[in-house]
Amino acid sequence: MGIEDVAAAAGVSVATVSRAIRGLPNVAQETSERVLRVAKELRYTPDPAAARLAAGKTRTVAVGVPDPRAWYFSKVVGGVDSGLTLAGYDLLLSGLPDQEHKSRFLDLNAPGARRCDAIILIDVALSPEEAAVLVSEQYLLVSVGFRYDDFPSVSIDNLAAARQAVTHLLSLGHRRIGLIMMPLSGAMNFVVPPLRRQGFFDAHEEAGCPVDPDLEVEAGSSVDEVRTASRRLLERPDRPTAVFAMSDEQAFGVMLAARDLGLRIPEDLSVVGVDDHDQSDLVGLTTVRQEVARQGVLAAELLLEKLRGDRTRHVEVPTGLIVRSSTAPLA
Amino acid sequence: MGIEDVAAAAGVSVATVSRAIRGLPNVAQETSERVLRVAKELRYTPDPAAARLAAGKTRTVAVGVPDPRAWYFSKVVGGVDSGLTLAGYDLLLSGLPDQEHKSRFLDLNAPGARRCDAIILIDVALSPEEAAVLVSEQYLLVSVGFRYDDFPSVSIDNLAAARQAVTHLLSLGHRRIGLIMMPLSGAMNFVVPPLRRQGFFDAHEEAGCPVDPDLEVEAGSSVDEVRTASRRLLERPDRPTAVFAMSDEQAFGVMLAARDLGLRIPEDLSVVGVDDHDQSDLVGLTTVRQEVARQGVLAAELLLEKLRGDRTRHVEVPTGLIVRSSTAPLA
DNA sequence: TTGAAAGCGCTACCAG
DNA sequence: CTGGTAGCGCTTTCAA
Repeated sequence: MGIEDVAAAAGVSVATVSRAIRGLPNVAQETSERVLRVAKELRYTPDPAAARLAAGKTRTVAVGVPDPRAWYFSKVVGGVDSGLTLAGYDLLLSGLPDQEHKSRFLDLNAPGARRCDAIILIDVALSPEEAAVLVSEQYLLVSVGFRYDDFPSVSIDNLAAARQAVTHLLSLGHRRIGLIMMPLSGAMNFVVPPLRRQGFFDAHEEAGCPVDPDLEVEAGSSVDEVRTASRRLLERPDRPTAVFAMSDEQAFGVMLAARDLGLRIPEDLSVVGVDDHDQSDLVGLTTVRQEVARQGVLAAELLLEKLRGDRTRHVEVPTGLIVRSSTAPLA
Repeated sequence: MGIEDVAAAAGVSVATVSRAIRGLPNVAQETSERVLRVAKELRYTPDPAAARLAAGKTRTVAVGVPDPRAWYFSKVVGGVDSGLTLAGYDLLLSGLPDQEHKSRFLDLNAPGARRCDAIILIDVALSPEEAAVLVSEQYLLVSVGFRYDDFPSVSIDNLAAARQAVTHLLSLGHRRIGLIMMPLSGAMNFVVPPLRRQGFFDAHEEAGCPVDPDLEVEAGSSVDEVRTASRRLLERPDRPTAVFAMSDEQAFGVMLAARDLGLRIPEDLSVVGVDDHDQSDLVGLTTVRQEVARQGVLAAELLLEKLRGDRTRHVEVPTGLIVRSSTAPLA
């Protein structure tokens, strides 16, 4: 069941078997067919480790995400999977909940480590040093979530998306808008939240509306954390009349907090998020939609393009406001 | 940057470097420390392909799931990831939406293919032939979702879970209960749905309540499919007063359909699912809770145990009914 | 178009 | 406790 067995059975050399199996040129049509037939009969599959060692290519891509269990990441990973599988690439998944995991991931999958041919990072930012290493080694990295000039990337216009959401709130007459921010320390995704936060400020500025810094709270991505933090925000006597959350999942936490406090949505509080999560329709959440799974597919495509030698591309996926029943004019 | 460079720099043989790096015995403390220090200075990482080829072990496990984007699967995968990462195993993820993907997955990750040391299958059943091959080759497979006698498995008592949900409905006085079933053809998960369906029947029998076969509809896992199918069910003049869905995600589809038709929950329709999905609290869905991520962690543990030579274990994770506001006594 | 042979970088066995 | 060395199973020149 090694390449030699196939070679013997087909009456050719191992070199020819190797070429035939991989569909390389310089093999007579007839020879190739015979080799392939014999290989199938013998149920031969090349040993990936041996092939990798000899060829120096792994046909594997490592995908790093802050949390594989979060809605957004699982959708992107699903997209990457379908895109990569078609091309015969393996997908090595790693959750990177903190800096330690991230460092280890980068070490293990560094250019010199020869574990994979490329890396896809979803919403995880590199420090300048980390990026510099990869760039200097000509390593292939694809970024999903935000634009990375040095590498192919697929993202949305985070600034615009947030601005759109907040402008919607402002145009409904809201002037005291709460902001649910992600904590930057420890979390891997410290690029996207600040961008959306900036969009929040931009929208206020455009509307000539001052922002009250006291209306900003920080909360991790878990529903419970957001729920607790939001409750504190909404319990205040001068509570906001509307809230903008970094994601729909966070917005769900806000809705839970509102319910805890007996606040009606949208009568007492308007809420808007970003994503268009699967359950947003059911709960009536107004949001800024983005096609998430598609971004994963695109990442895989950009990667394969680059592997083929094409030049670096950046694609920006469109977003759009979807107004549902969680937002209403200020009473 | 090869093992020889480290050996030279540390003044020892490659064999010693190999042992030291892997923490094997028979290396003097002092020698080991020196080798490790040198290795770090030289930023040496063993080439995985070479190690695999030489050792015949990949330290990789292939994980197959019907759909990496579905809530349940992403949670389990997340659990597997955290369990495996700790042990230094790589996680190869594959989505298996249909039989074709599944067959290819099994081929690529078959014992003879030497791509991974083990397989974790989440809610994907093997045909007797497929299982026989793996068993005869002494291959390591861990099943998540349902019990597989030949391999370690982690699951819930699907029969009991469904019975509990439906008994809840029956005890509320409901006698016409709809059933949202998963289509078995094509879908990979054709073990769990029938078990839950059986639980549905068992509960009826226990209560001495006949089941109306017309109240069963089939729908894939996408929200839209369930929504459409449920609408047809709920539009009937003799519509059910309650519905049991295979999962919370399906239940969400039912809730959407109810809303489409102007039916109030729970006044006009009670709904119960299985999972305790992240959003079930927010939408007030009554459900049978199961700890999903933990099942992934357990799968990884069972796998590592078996790899260490322990014997096959089956763990059954407990479930529990959580009554929320989607169920009420029959009017 | 085909074949022979030299590695790829490590592990594991056997000696010492 | 340490070192020498024969592979692991393939890919890839280089010659034929």
